[in-house]
Amino acid sequence: MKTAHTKSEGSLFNRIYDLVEMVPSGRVATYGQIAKYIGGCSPRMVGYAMAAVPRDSDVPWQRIINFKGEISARSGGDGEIIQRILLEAEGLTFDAKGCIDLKRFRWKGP
DNA sequence: CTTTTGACGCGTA
DNA sequence: CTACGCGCCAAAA
Repeated sequence: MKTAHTKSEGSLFNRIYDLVEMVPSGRVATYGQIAKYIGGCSPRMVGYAMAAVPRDSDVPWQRIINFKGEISARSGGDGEIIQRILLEAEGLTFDAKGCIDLKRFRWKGP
């Protein structure tokens, strides 16, 4: 039986994705924060999960940044730029270094 | 089955 | 302010 809304659960990744989807627009969360809310997983899992986000997922991976309030550079490509643009489009502000004020934009949690 | 690789967090100097 | 190291766990080949 499948309950029509049960789309997640099964793997840690799904759990992370589900939590990330809870992040409201205009707000950002840190890897450690997500890991902490899930409880029992390390920040690396969150980063690894984000890197594995399939394109057909609704997961706003862009809202996940590191504890410095900066966008993390990932392997490969230019997505780093994309992320900044998306965040600015949501109303976030970057300083001269490209840092976000976590004091203002940090997601308070679920 | 084993091994490798990760979008990291945070204390301390 | 910068720099370094350790810890943490899972998924994929």
